[in-house]
Amino acid sequence: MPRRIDPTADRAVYRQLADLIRDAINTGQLRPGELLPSEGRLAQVHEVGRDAVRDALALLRSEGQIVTERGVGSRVRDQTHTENVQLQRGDTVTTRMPTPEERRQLGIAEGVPVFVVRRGAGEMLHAGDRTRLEVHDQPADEA
Amino acid sequence: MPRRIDPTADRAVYRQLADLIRDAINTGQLRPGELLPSEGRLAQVHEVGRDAVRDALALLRSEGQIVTERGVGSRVRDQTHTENVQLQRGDTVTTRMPTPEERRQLGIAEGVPVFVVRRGAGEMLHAGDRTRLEVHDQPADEA
DNA sequence: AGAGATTTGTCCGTATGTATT
DNA sequence: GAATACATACGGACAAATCTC
Repeated sequence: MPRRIDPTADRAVYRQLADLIRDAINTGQLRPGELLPSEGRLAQVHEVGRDAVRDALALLRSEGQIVTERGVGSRVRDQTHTENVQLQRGDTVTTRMPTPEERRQLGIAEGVPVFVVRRGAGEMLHAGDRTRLEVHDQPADEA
Repeated sequence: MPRRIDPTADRAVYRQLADLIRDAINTGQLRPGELLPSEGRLAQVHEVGRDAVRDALALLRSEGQIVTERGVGSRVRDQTHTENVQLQRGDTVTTRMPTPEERRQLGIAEGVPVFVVRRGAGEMLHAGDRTRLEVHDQPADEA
């Protein structure tokens, strides 16, 4: 129902649409796992072309907000961190987008970055959507 | 001349094309800073449609592999980390894709994840493409 | 299993705008 | 200004994957 897209605005239509959907996700109107309206439906409802819809969904996918399956549709991605990894002194950490191969191995969706933790000569990869890194706390101090 | 794209394959054409280009980047056939062939050229060479090319480039962009400039073309992105950030005991770190707003504030390209470093009640955002987190090596010393 | 509906993937044509060369 | 190249946006058509009955 939200008729808030302005084709004459500076901001691209597909970005406006992505904003709408992103907001709907962040405000809980769209819940994790929930199926979005189909591309055709979104185009109708918002009165935009299918290109704009597809570009908007691609953007949200790249942000890790949704996952898309052919023949099915796009779902809101569940972003809950479950795994804690302890960092040690001397560890260095970088982050980047994984290769498709790494995505497959880690079992993560598109739009999800990875942690690269280097410890000595070794290197460990962690899925960014379910990992929280923690710097080891001293035995006696605040939690 | 790489005629390796199979329209009848399970894998989507634009993903196959993205694979080809990604491999070319990773094997050094395409070097950082180097300009890719134009979209039209890629479509001709690989005998695929405009949509497939644009979708492939969008995917690579979302992976941080390339950057695209309007009126110019797409270049292989140089991924060198320049800034070091020291982590302290008790810090927790997550990573995710930034919102468009955060991207703007940090001045980073699409396809670049961010670090979220939580220290106490505060929260700091760091651009993932130029930041390396380090766990301080000193036994007893902090700010 | 088989048919049909739904949804995304891909092709194409066309058009306008913006930025670079 | 002209040529080139990407960005955005509309439209139609069919293929391929999935789901439902």
